[in-house]
Amino acid sequence: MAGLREKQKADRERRILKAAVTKFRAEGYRSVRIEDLAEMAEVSVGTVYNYYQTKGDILIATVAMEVEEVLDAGAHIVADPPRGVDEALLALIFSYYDHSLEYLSKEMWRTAMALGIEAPGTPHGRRYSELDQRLAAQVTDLIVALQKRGEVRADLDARALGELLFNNLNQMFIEFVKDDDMTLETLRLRVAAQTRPIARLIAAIPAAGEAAE
Amino acid sequence: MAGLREKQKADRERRILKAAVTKFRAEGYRSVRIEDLAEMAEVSVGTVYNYYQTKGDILIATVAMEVEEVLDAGAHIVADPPRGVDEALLALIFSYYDHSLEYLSKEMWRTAMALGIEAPGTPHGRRYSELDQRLAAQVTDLIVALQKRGEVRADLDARALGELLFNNLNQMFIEFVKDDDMTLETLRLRVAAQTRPIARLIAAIPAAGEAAE
DNA sequence: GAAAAAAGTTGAAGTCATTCATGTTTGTAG
DNA sequence: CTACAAACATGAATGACTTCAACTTTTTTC
Repeated sequence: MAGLREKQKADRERRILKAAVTKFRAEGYRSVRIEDLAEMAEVSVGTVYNYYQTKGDILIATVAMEVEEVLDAGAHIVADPPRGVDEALLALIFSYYDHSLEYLSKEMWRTAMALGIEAPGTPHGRRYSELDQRLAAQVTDLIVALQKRGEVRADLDARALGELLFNNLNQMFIEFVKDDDMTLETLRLRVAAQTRPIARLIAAIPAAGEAAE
Repeated sequence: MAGLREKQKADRERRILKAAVTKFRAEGYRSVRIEDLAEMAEVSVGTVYNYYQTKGDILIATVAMEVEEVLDAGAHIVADPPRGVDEALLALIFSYYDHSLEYLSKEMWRTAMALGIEAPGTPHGRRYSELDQRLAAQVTDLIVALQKRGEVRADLDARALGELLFNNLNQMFIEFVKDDDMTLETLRLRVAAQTRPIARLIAAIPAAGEAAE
């Protein structure tokens, strides 16, 4: 059962993925050819296609590893969120953003997102969608945590709210990677402007002072 | 000035676009080759590339025509929105969704969206982003209209809210086109569940009855 | 341990978007 | 009307992803 074949197989997949991570980061996704990966991983071109369905699939696999790290960082914030609804939400959102460019370039994100939309059927494509769902779930978890603490109104549907806020932060991240000139700082400011009003509206104890006409 | 050359040029571009609309709708984007379009438009392959930079550019041009129609339909709703904040917002959102599959298949939407993300620099890619911004602006316009009517709290930042709601409806539309099995009805229900709570929160006169603990 | 079966690897061939050197058509000046 | 210049169309060539029929290696069977 613990055959030689299994070991070699796992070894080859690891070598291919490692080659992809290294080369994509160093040279950019587009300019790396499958042949380059095959050469570095010491396998043939055909073998690469035995492990990954398309070139994009390989990229998605590398991005997925990255998102797992982002989820880990987010879990810490959900476990013990800062005081204040807007503080807590923005802490989580900014933690996502701040990790995002650690290993991946904007070009890699663009390509991976495009592939996630265009080829949702491939195995790794499905894995990517799953990660998106887990990120959305994490936002929901944070809201639930804040409801338990009495900071967010208990009568609100945490899941619908979590999805809404995640969809917004995700779409804004797309805008960010689409524009090579946009800074992380600008992204943070814009998302804060969108998230803070909602944070105020869903807070259990509204601050006095502002009043509608 | 009103040369023969100009006329022939405009004619060729029209023929290429018409061929694209017809073939993409009938046979799917991926399976149509540039050579097929060239043949139908009675030009050479090279000529197609004199008018459009890439194959994706041609698709985006056809999608752009479609979105213009969606914007027109939306303008009518903004001009005279139904009573009630949630009614008005959902009327606009559903109008977008209901028009979306009239001429374009989910495959075409997926590809166009993917291209909008992956190649934001090309002329038609920019045009696509512009259309997105106009849709977001239309949601903002609706909120402003509701504020003028006194239905939405006047102290809220209409633009931030409009962007947030648009980003959500847009992301949900992406989910919709990613999943060939998802129906328009499911999309509507999910977006309604996300939008209604916000509609209630931003309404000028909160309904009595529900109270936080 | 040898032979047959199963699983996996290989790289050359196929496909299609894109480019570019060449040829053709249109407009203009003498 | 002729000759030149500019703009444009052409399709064979290029390059990269992807496929597949033939070949190896590993495992199982007798």
